[in-house]
Amino acid sequence: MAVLLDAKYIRSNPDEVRAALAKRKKEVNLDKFLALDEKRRSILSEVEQLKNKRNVVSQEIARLKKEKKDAEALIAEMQQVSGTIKELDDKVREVEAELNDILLTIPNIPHESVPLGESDNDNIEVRRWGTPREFGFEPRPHWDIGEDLGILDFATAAKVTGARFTFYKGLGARLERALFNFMVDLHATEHGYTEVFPPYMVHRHSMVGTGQLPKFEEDAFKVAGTDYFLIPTAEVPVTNMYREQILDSDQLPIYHVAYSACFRAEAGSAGRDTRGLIRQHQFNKVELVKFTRPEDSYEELEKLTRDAEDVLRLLGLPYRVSMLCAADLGFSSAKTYDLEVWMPSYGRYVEISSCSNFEDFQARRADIKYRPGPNEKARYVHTLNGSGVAVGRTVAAILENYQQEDGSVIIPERLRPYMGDVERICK
RNA sequence: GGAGAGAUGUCCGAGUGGUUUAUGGAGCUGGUCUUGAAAACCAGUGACACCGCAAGGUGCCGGGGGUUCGAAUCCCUCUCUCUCCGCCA
Repeated sequence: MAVLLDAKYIRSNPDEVRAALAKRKKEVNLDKFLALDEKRRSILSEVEQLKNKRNVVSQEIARLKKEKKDAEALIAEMQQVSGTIKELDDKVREVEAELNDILLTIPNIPHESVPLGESDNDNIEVRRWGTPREFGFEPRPHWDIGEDLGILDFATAAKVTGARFTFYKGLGARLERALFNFMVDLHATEHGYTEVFPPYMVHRHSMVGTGQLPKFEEDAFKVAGTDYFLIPTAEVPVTNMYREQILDSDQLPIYHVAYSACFRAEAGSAGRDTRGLIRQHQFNKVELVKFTRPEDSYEELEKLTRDAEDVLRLLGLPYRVSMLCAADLGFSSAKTYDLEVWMPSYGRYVEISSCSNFEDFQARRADIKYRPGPNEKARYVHTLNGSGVAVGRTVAAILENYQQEDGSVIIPERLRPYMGDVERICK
């Protein structure tokens, strides 16, 4: 593979890149990069001259041989040249590998509309929908509600597997299944997304393509004895569907919706959200993925975010949308809106979806292009994705927001057709 | 898991060591014809990446390595696809 990322851009706009990365509060050794880049080009031009010579003289040798003339002197000389070429080629390879290592650790450049900031405290609330309900009693956390109703069983999952796993039982399992069916149907039939059902394991290249590797290997589950990783999100297989492809302009935009289980090691999250459904090693998610022309991608991000919000609106769950500041932005993203649902037991909004425009960052790494018009040069597409939405957290939000004083939970109306018309989960 | 066959540019498909600087189609662009379109015919174009201000140069025939003065072509290796056998939800 070894697709060189946009070395040219960094070379010609080093200050701009430096400034953009500073926004993220990330250290990147650009000077080393620029020096290596310089070195690469100088060796390259040297070796290319030698190769030119080799090509020319080889023709000459062929001609001499045809005429039955002596070519021994030229052949001897070319043996030397070939040796040198081999050495220089090795050196170029070495330098390129180093360059690539650096490039793969450089995060995306934040979009100009993204605010500066130091932490998630500096994210900007864009809008809110719905009003958190007034409870006439002390609202309980979803894990208590779920366990009391016999629909969530954390203890048994801990016995069978370990911490951060859950058994859903009875109407709990039904609720989970109803939710992802509802979400996929909504996006596929009302928002124009084509449904896909992806593999749950991908190889290393795909993880590099969407930016999970090489920087975040400890966050992923690796399948022993293989080079496969359990997907942390359907974004990985779905975005990589079009890797190393040149799409026709009229294929764009491409919209996909995918339900999948997601697997995350949650390294570094020890002690955070240890109870309940909020942070699990395995959870279900419905993911929206778009491939668009560069000039359309920001408009498409707004639409994608609205599509995700629709899920929460139709379920009657109060939420807010916030724009992440540069310091809180994910590695691959140029701009991200988080959807946060109201969680009564937390007394605050909790992330339930993250909608991002990656611009051409993933497209470069995965080599996804399109041809703007006949005989035009292929360009990188822009990729976007967002959760539409995280299913486990939606279950948590429904249990908490729709809980009743007697411990039962009312099912949102829109969901009832998927629940066999069950209106309420009782003991 | 075993045996065999394959992988060539946007697509289809030739090419088994030296004028292949990769045949030929399709496609695309322009034209002729037509009220317009299609079809047909004529001409043009001919993938992609890198270096270079440019002229130009280099690389690339699934990935990686090797042999050779010279590799799409020979050798090794990996991946994937197809056919048959075995196993299997």
